[in-house]
Amino acid sequence: MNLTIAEENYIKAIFHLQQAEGNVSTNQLAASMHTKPASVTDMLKKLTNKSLLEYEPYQGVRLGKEGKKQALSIVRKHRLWEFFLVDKLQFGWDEVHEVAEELEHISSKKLVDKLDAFLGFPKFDPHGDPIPDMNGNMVSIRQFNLIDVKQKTLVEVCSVGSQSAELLELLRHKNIVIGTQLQIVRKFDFDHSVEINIENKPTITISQQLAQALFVKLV
Amino acid sequence: MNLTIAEENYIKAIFHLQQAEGNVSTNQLAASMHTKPASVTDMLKKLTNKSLLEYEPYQGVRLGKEGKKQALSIVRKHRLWEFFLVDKLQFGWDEVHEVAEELEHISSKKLVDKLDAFLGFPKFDPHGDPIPDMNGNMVSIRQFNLIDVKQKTLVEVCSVGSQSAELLELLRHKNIVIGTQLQIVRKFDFDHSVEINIENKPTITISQQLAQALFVKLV
DNA sequence: TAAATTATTTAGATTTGTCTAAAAATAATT
DNA sequence: AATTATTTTTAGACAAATCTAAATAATTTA
Repeated sequence: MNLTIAEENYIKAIFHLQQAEGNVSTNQLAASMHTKPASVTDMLKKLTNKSLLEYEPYQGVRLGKEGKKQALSIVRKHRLWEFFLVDKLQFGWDEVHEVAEELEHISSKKLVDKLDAFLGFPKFDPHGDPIPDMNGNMVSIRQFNLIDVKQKTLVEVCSVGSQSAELLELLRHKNIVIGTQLQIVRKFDFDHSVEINIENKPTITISQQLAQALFVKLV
Repeated sequence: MNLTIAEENYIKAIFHLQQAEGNVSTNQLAASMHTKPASVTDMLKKLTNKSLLEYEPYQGVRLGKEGKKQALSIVRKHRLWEFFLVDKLQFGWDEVHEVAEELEHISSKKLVDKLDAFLGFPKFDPHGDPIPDMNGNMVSIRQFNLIDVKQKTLVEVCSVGSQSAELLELLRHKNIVIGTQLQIVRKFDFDHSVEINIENKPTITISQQLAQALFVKLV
């Protein structure tokens, strides 16, 4: 099933809107794509013919099985590239979205899977959204980058950004494991480093890079 | 100047055909793009209006100043991505072209320059073609990967694939510098390792990866 | 429930990049 | 130089993705 870039963008938009609500309306979709409802209707017909969607005129639309598969593949690519940009090319996590919007349309599956391996099979992108694996499976709960958590909030480490040896070495040294509970003591604007307090241990400081690699949930 | 993917592909094709001959003919271009002469004429008019080309009907075409700049930017992206695929993602050098054809159209300049730095500012792609730098400058002579040289040929090392610390360390250990002359003694099919003979020193073996990082010219 | 409002679809036009078929310009050949 | 062959351009058509304006369906409200 080969999709054009426009088709992929529709599939992706439907996927995201569907998370929040059930069926997705023509107007919602038009707003989210910055296009007109009439254009949406045309495209919905086209994608329905390709059996990617379940669509009844006037009743909104939802992804079919094949559509869901395609959507997960696009989301996987988007989030893996975002991870690459932040982790390897030193982009800020807030400046990667646009570039990833382009990269997500590169078609080679071999490329994506090799990129995944190169990055250490990360489970979350730099915004804390889960990355689908090769089979489209991903964690469903929303987690947060430690760097985004407010002062004093008590959180628990759920997972780490990647499995790279360098990261694991640093975590061992700081005594941080999955399940560790900690509180943000203070955040420094200059280098975005963060002071944290782990259970009954002395306060320590961790760098921006490390804080971005830690995914936590509220306790 | 924002170009569509189709426009970029024409600019790139003209650039490559221009290297071999002077003015590029409509038919040549049609053949190289797997399209029809009529389509080429249409596009040439369009690109001429954007002042990328110098084009007289029936007289063939050549790139103008702005066209050349665009072409170098595309070639730079293509070759940097090829280098990335081979050096970081472990693709074979013979399977990267198609993927790079897609990646070369990603527009972010920041991405390209950061990728360049991440790769160690490589001067040649995995096929031995020179990579233009940020300003469009590149070596003009065609060099060869050592791995492609026939047995017994005497060659001289012109440059190395990248400036990574790991590569430089290995080169120091093997006593290979720019200007070193050597002969291929033997090539092994199993792991594509190569036995080489440097001037009056004992024969040594180098790995496929190292041989691919060495660019040489005939002596 | 009938009218008014909102949402959605249809109809017809536009742009981009392509095509085929025919005309025009250039080049080659006798 | 005149004819033939080749190359290139023009003219008109088509598919994809979009648009505007008008028509129709669904929903809300009085």
